Amino acid sequence: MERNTRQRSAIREAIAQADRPLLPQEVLDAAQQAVPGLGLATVYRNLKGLVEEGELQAVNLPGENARFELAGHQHHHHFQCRQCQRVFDVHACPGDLSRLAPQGFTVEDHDLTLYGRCKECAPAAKRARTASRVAQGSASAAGHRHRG
Amino acid sequence: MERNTRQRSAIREAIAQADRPLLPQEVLDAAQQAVPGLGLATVYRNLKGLVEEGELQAVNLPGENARFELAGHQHHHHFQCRQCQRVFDVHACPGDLSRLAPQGFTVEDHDLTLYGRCKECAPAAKRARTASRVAQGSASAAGHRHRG
DNA sequence: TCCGTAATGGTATTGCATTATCATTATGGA
DNA sequence: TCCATAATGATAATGCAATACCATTACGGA
Repeated sequence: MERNTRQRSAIREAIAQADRPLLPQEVLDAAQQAVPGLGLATVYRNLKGLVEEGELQAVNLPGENARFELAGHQHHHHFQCRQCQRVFDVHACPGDLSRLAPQGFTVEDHDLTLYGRCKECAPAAKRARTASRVAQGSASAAGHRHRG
Repeated sequence: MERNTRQRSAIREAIAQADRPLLPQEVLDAAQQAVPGLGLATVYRNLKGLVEEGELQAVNLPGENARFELAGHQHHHHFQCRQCQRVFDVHACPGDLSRLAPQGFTVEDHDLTLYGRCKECAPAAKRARTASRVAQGSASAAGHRHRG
């Protein structure tokens, strides 16, 4: 990857604009607004390249396919809405959790995922317009995933 | 699933004996000690059935295929060793984390995964015998996974 | 012990995310 | 503006976890 193509820019821009990690398909959908003919292969190709260059980073959540967000963020976590399946960044962190590990184990890092309802899908007496949101994402249960 | 077969018992026993969540392949390896001819299809079949019956529960970690452990455990978390890839239970919990979510978000639950070295793979001046441990598990990076 | 049928084992198949292929297009330095 | 070639787009191919199939085996009630 050495040339600045419209596609590459649209992909990078789509992720930069999003305020949350996006699935490859979501990146495609968003970037196609700027480049109608954009193909999925190009999205994967660029996501891979941008990650290798350190511009993007993959976000893996339990039972989910990788999503992508801008790299360089501080240590942070994620929130997944159980209704719309979208993932959001959580900039807070509970802090050092090494005390939770069993005796003799060395903790180097941790991943935290919060589950619930996002602002738009919030429960209870909310205005009905949020009900129209279309569920997206790729939920998977005892799933498999990985590779190709 | 209504009959108590040797295979089914061996599978259940393998998981009960393990002190950590096992991958289907690990369950196969362990249960074959008791039932040499055991096949992978039977493992998947029984894991699925036992989960539906509520005897087992699937454990999903970021970028990993589902592992299985006995159900009924209290709310708990997991630790994955970065050397041997094995996953262990962490019975402690940081507690209520709803305060970490963005304004307007409702937190219902959370998943926490600690990463580091397990007791056997612990770093530094450890006896060399631990070095002989064979890495296992199915690491996957920007992986995909899920269903079939 | 007999026997109907659930369960097994081997293997082919499915589903799917990701990648390779290749003809065509278009970036960007000369 | 020209052109070598990186990048794209469509689609076929991969890799792989999980399932479907189906002939054969073996629970477990009669």
